Amino acid sequence: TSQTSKTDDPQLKREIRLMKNREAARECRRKKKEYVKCLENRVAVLENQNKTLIEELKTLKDLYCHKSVLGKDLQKAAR
Amino acid sequence: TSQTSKTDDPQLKREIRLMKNREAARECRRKKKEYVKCLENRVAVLENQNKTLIEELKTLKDLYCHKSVLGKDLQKAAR
Amino acid sequence: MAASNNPRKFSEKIALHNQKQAEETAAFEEVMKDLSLTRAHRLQLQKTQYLQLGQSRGQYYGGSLPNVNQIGNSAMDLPFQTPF
Amino acid sequence: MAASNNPRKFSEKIALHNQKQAEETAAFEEVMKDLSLTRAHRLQLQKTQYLQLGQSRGQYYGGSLPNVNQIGNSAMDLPFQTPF
DNA sequence: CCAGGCTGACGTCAGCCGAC
DNA sequence: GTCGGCTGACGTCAGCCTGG
Repeated sequence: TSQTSKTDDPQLKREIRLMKNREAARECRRKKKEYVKCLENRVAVLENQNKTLIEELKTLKDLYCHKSVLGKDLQKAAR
Repeated sequence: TSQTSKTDDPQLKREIRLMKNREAARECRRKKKEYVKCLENRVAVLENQNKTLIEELKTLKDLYCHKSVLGKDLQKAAR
Repeated sequence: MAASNNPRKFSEKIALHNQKQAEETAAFEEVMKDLSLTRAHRLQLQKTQYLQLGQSRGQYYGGSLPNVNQIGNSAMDLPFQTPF
Repeated sequence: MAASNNPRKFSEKIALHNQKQAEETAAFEEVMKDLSLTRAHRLQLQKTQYLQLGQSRGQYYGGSLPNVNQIGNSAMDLPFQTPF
């Protein structure tokens, strides 16, 4: 006899496969979008950190080179 | 009379539109891929600069706090 | 391929980037904290120096007055001058 | 929409990122160059100090010897001690 | 106003790679 | 080995925005 116990129907198997791949594609696109946003956010964070580090390095270098840093220190200590 | 001078044929217009959108989609995917690679490369560059700046800041801070920095200086001057 | 540096799944890529960002942010804030302490300490010592300036004038008794232009310059006694 | 901070076209996004990266790399290399000069100058002055140490000993004639432990410490004469 | 250029999102096919 | 989960690439539709 024709055993249709599980999914021996080729058309049904195909539809099931297409359905699963459809959902998988949606989730994959979602994850990829999240990944790109993660990259952009990471770039922004690293950008700010690099700017801060460069400013701090300039301050320390100028301090070491006898340039008055009192103003910046007082300004930073005021807030 | 039936004027077919340009593209009054609706089927032909559709095919032309589909063709153009096909090529546009290819170029768009190519640009998006290049953009993601640009982001990843930018992250890597910012990462290295961040590491270098932090190391340099540590060195200058330690130097200012009386820690001997002669070894690192000689090491960096050797190469 | 789970421990690869360039995973195939987006989830692993996101996890790797979040991990790196956490480490780098920790190191960054560590350095900034140390610099803040250094700045605070420098400021405190500058104030101390400024307040004790009237009393410490005794060491110049009978000699020349200190160079007032150098007061407030936090690096005035460095062993070598590097004005780049 | 060409001058927007978040353009729609990928080409403009790539152009913006390349521009920012160029500026940041320029600032980065500028600071690193200055630090290299500072380091070189510091090294040269340390060597000069070291080589002139034998001749400058005359200033201690009849007095106490200089503290050898402080030789090689490039920040030994700082106005305030901040050993964080 | 609207025709056209780019892009977001979808479904489908093909291929890779790990788990079974 | 095969099988299933993810992803790369494709073509298509829908929508935004700008130039004409």
